[in-house]
Amino acid sequence: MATSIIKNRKQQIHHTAKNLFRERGYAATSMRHIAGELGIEAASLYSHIKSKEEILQLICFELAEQFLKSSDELQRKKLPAKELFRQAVTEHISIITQNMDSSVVFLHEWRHLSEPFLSDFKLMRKRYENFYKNILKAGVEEKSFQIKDDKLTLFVIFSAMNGIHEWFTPKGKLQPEEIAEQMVEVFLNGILKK
Amino acid sequence: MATSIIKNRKQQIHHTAKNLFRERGYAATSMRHIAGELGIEAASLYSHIKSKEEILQLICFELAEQFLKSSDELQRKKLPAKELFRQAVTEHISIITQNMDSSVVFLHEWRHLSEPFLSDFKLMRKRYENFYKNILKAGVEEKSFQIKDDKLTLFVIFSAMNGIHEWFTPKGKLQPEEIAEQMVEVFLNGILKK
DNA sequence: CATCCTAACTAACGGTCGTTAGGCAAATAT
DNA sequence: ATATTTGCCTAACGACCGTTAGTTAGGATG
Repeated sequence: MATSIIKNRKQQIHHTAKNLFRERGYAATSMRHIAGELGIEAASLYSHIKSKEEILQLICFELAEQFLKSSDELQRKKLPAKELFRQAVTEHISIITQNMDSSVVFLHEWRHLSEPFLSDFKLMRKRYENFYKNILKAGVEEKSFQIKDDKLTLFVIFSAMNGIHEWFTPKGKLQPEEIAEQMVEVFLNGILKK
Repeated sequence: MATSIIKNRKQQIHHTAKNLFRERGYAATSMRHIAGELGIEAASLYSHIKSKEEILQLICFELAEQFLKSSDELQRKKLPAKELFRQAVTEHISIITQNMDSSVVFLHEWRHLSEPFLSDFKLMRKRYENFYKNILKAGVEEKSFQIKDDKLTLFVIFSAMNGIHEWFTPKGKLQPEEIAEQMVEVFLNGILKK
């Protein structure tokens, strides 16, 4: 039998919170909201979790660790820049599309973290950004890439990948691998007919 | 004398609200916050504005109208797709960089609008998206562009343009025109060395 | 001088927030 | 059979929310 779909209460709470945080934002989601979705009282949530922010922390750091883990693994492969880039984009998009709710929260709600979590989070994000920055730099050094401004190019790529939640639905005709493939194509070759 | 920098209270309130809504989000910004920044009591705000949401409405629709106005003007120029695309991106980025606070609120906080404003807003956004969609379609028909998936390409472009607030600072070395120029270059030709 | 207007104030409204304390019934462990 | 743990409940805490009412000081207008 595959891993059971029935989750324990703690997992249910996290699942519901992810969904509500995504839909209404962290600040606009109350504990009574989350509880209501599960058919219990707000106070009952505290039998399973420590605080509202703890849920946010879990979401943010769980995903941050996934991104960093995947980047560490890719780095160890010692691939040429172009191929590393292709695989990195594919991995990133895979993580996002497999965690649609979490990733929206991860991308937009992290600022509600309190210290020291906020600083830790920013550091992890910086590390991940550097992974991509180094891919671009390596590509330029290998003379595979032609890039005018690192920072601009980096954020064009990140923004495009991280905007997926604005339009992607798992039921649509485009599947994650194809999205990655086509995005890589746009990033590498643009949309101009040659 | 240039237009005075001193604003009346209503303008001051809007200015402060834009800034706080951007920094902390709409839901996490209280009227007492806004008032505090201006050195007055929360209740005093209501001598100048109708409600908290009215401020949000003003921000969202002001910017939506700017985007639509610019797209209408460009459409009337009857340019070839590639040139229209270049100018459209430049205009979009110009509006965003000239309204950094507003545009972040416009992009991320519109969901807190109540009906019927929410539906109106979504419609305006759809209209603007269609403007871009038609540029891409025209480009393909003129055989200037080569595009696998309209929707994906459209949102890659939008996400990249709308992610500018994540990294852009007016004091940085990259100015809006250069950003537009380089983004267009990436969109059209990609980053691969030919 | 008398009147009106403006922009602020204080006080308070009903409501919601995250969270804690304490209790109780059912499930589990001994 | 008894003891313990679990998972919920109700009640409530103090804080803060957006907003309204009523007032007041000061400046502009007649």
